[in-house]
Amino acid sequence: MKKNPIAVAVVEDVKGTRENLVELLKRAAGLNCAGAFASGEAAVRDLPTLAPDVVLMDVNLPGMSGVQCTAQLKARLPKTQFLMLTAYENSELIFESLRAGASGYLMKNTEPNEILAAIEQVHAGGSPMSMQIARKVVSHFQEIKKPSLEFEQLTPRELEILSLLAKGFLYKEIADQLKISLHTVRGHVHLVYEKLHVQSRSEAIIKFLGQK
Amino acid sequence: MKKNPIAVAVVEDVKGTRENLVELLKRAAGLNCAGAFASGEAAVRDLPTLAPDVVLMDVNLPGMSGVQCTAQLKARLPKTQFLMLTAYENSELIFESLRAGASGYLMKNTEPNEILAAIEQVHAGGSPMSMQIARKVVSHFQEIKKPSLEFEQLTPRELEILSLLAKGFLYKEIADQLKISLHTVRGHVHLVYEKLHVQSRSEAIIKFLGQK
DNA sequence: CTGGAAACAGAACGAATGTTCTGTGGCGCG
DNA sequence: CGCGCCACAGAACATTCGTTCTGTTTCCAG
Repeated sequence: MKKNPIAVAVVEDVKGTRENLVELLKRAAGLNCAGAFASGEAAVRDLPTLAPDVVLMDVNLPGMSGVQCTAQLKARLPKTQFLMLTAYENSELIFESLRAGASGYLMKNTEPNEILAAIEQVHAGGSPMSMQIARKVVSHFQEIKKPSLEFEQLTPRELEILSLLAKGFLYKEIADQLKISLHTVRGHVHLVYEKLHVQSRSEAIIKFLGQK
Repeated sequence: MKKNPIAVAVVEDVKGTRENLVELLKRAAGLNCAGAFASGEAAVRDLPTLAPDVVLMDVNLPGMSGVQCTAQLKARLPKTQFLMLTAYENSELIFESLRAGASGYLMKNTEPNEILAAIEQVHAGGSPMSMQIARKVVSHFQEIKKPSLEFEQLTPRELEILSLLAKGFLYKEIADQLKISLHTVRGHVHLVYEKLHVQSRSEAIIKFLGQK
């Protein structure tokens, strides 16, 4: 695929694990171990000069977390791909890592061969994830809408007004746009509040934006 | 892995493609082709009685789209896993499919072997995705925060108050929680509005929730 | 045709919000 | 030290919201 070997760096605090990874990288064809770091702080300081193609980053580092470390490094090395390694499948950490700029996420019990395959994949523009991780990521999209029961109670007009509220318009502006009176807007809004079981515009907007 | 064969159904309008898939399933060990449908309408009508373990669903169906079809079927068959197949990598369709309840997403040019592997994986609780698809899904998390420039202007206290506003609290409630006076809350909120360039609580909440 | 839902409208009132002032005290920095 | 930033506080005032009433009209289903 790639004529030049892929330069890979490792950030992992546990000595044994780190050395195993380095060994794995050295043995592999097409890869080149550019460096290894025992802490996020050390990586932030010295990794940028290496400018590796791929970084294997432990999520749970003492001191600066792997997530913070990734965020800082990604800002300076936008072309470098970050592949997170973790022992636990904590959803929050997964999403924070991805937000921080990681492109892949593997469990630490992944087979060595698969780790190598994942490095190639992430370098080729993919996003390798362990099975459980991928499912969590995908599920994130589905969770976004369960209690739409309350919204189904709303009439089309009420929904229309709610969506205008959720764009930040004042009652007066809504009345003008829909060519109805301020009183009518108030009436609709009041019914919306009842149906959504809220008692302020803020809560209604939050509910509306949350499930949509 | 699995003693019972995995029951798989296919929804695909193009005859040739559909027959190829069925052939592939029939040849495979550990799988069982439960049925094939040429349209979303037919699948919605007759697929539930089969209650397959996995459904291969074409995204681009004429008439009822694969996304709509998935949404309806998933509601009735929550334990069935849906694996989308598509010729094009359209981001919107990917996200809509996942929201509709799909658990995997493959390009149609995927190798037959990999399609079989994906079926097993989705049945085992994973979320197989083609490389390009996975990257799009992951990128979705990163796009969510660009214009946080305005938020960086906020002091910690202002951010704290904004986040309480975004939970729907009244000024009075915020004042009580933070043990400060109503006047102070007003003061902070006013500064927040200036820094975010908004002039109402609604707009501030919308901005805050939008980029976060 | 009778009843109910939905959209519309007006009034009146208190509560919450947004604006514009002024002023205090603490804290870091040149 | 003086300056600016932050957090805090009070006051006065206009605006916007939210609630509770009472109505009209239309349209649809029983």
